[in-house]
Amino acid sequence: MPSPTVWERQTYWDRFRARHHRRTLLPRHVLIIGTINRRLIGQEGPGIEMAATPRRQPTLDEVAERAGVSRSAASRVINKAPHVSRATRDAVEKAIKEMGYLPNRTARALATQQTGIVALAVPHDNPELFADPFFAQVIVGVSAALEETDLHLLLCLASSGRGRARLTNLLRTRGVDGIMLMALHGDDPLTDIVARAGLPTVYVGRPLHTEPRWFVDSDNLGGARLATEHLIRLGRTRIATITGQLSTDAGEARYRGYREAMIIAGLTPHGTAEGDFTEDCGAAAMRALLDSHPDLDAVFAASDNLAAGALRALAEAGRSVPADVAVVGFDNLGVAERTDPPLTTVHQSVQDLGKEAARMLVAVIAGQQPASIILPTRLVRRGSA
Amino acid sequence: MPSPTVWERQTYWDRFRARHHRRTLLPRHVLIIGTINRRLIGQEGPGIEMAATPRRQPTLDEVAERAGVSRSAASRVINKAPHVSRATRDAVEKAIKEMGYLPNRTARALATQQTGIVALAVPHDNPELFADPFFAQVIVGVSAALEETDLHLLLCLASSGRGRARLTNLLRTRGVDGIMLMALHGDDPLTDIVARAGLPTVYVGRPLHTEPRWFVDSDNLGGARLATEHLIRLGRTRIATITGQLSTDAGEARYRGYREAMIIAGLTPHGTAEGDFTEDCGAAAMRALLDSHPDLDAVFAASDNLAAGALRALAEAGRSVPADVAVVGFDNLGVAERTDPPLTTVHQSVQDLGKEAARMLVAVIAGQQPASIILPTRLVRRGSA
DNA sequence: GCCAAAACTGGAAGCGCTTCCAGAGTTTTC
DNA sequence: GAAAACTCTGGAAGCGCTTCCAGTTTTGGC
Repeated sequence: MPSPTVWERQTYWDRFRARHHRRTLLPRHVLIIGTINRRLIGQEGPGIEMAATPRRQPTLDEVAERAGVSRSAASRVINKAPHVSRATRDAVEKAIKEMGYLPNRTARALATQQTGIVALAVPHDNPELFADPFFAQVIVGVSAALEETDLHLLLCLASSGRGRARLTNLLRTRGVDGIMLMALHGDDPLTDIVARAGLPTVYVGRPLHTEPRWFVDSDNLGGARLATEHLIRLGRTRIATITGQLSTDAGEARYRGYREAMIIAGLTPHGTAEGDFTEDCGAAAMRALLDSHPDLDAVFAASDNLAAGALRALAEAGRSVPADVAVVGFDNLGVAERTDPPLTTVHQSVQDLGKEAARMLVAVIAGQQPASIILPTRLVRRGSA
Repeated sequence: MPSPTVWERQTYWDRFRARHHRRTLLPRHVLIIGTINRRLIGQEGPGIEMAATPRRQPTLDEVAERAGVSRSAASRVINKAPHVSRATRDAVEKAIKEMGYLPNRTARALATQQTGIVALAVPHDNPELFADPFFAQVIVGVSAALEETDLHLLLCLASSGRGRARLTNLLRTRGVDGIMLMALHGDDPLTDIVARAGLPTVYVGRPLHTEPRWFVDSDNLGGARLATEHLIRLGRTRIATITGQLSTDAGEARYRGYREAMIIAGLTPHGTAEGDFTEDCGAAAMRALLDSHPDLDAVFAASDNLAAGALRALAEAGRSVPADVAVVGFDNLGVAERTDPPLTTVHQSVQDLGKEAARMLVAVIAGQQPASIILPTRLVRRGSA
């Protein structure tokens, strides 16, 4: 604590401050002494290790002073603006190097109205769901794309009401320059929240029944057709499907793709069970299908997880794959290689999904009008069909 | 575009600006007209859809004016500072509600020197690695803990030199209030970078050979002993181990735990192979072990992935599990349930790891001196041992 | 009803940066 | 050789908020 003498001049305020101090947003290790120097560093008592050493970064003013130019001139050098003489530039650059100057992000953000941060919002209702490698791959893609810019990535798991409130707040307080939204269920309130914020927004996967101005998506419908046509080409005719949640666009599109392929081939859907993209659910759905359509000879599952569950159920039921029943999945995110037999599946490039979304967002933020993107899918043949 | 009349007064500057405009950091949809009102909203030409509708958020000044009080009074109300009369508070709160005011995050950050953002840095060398559910679980835990504060989470995949440079820059420009660092290899340059930044830092898992001031870790050593002791209790004596990378603390500690358990039981290690926590590597290691120690009757693998690979190799070699060879893994992150047979393994609570790390960081930022934490592990018995 | 103490208030000074613009100097143009 | 065009420069005005503090009003004790 500062010595009493520093304080004795003041009375009421100090007492108030002493009480109030903890609750204010003052930076750590900051004590107030008079008005001149508000920051007092290294005032730790003996034995207390410091949380950090906030050796103050030099400011632009200090750089300018050292270089013997005005602050504006220094700023111009840093921002590579024109109208800077060689001499000025050199002097400033020298000062910058010597002082190890780096512009303060926050101050710049305030002046430019750009935070340099974009958000990726994931509506995860339950933690398990976020563990899906799908999210990880999107994040990897997004990061890769952002690495080429000077934007940083803020991750929002907006599930609960609390999480959504935080997100709303983040957007409305202009905490980010733009936002990427992961695939949503039909009536997710996030859509509204984000639209209301009026910030550049890119969707990763489309929400159900609305086409956002900007989105990146996989060709779910085409992929599902690919898968179904493959089964048809194999000579299967009694083809069932296990869908994902039909309240998501991906689930719905994949179901539609299956139906279209069947209709075009002159076949009729032979059993449909709705799942939720999880393995257990796939197994349950498969058992239900075997019950209702014991003669089925093929299954298109709307995800690899579902397909893995289906394989399990088929094995339990004593059906051999692919001899008795051919199975095709969707996603190709690692699981497919590890099933027995390995899964024939539709590949979607999730990293690219993230990468393109990030690039698109950057473009939108820059005021451009990029086109939305639908990424192609392709069939990967393995043992199950 | 603004009508020519607006511009004709100006000559040189306008032309320069017209050329330079794109390169500046000006907010989108902002045109400069005179000095009075810099923001001109909704000036889009016909047919051009707006990227966003930046209907300007009200400022504190406007709220204060509407409430008929000074800006400081309004600020005090917002920050729930004392010394605000009932009347003032009511007036300000009314104005806030009516105008839908929310304080600008950036401005507040500049004034308080606190960004309200913490970073989670993941040194992922390769994308596949980040797909490990471990990371997802940590993130879920961290998010859960942060949800109770008003901090947001910035995710940094700092792999390449570029990524590291970005991280360095983020820290040195005071872009975040603190940072969580995921487990590192022995000599990761990130350790240094972060230390140099002098920001509150919490490690998730310890780096090799140094104990950071603040960390959260699982009891890797204890868990490995648990696993090995279990095998010993089963009557196995020729127990081999497949380690993780010994250049990580987790890998090393689990290996040490195995050795200690063996020594205490008066047994000698019966074959050691170093892996890298991946399944393929586990299979390769198992094959090598079978080669060098054909008579082994148990294996402790330092991760479930390694164990899964080992199971595969054992099956290929015609050894039955657990009859011929008992296997125990480590992690219990989903894989363990899906192997054949299901894996007996050591459970670590990765979500809690993240949760505690976030809580600890919050405490450190608040200037407290929390104690580091080592979370307990426990054995989960399934079919493989 | 008086006086000290407490509560309250608004003006002003920051936080660290970008950008405007007038003025000074330099080059080009005819 | 004067006018026109350009290049540089630094002072000043922001960006939107928090916090200090001097001054004013209210409270409470006697």
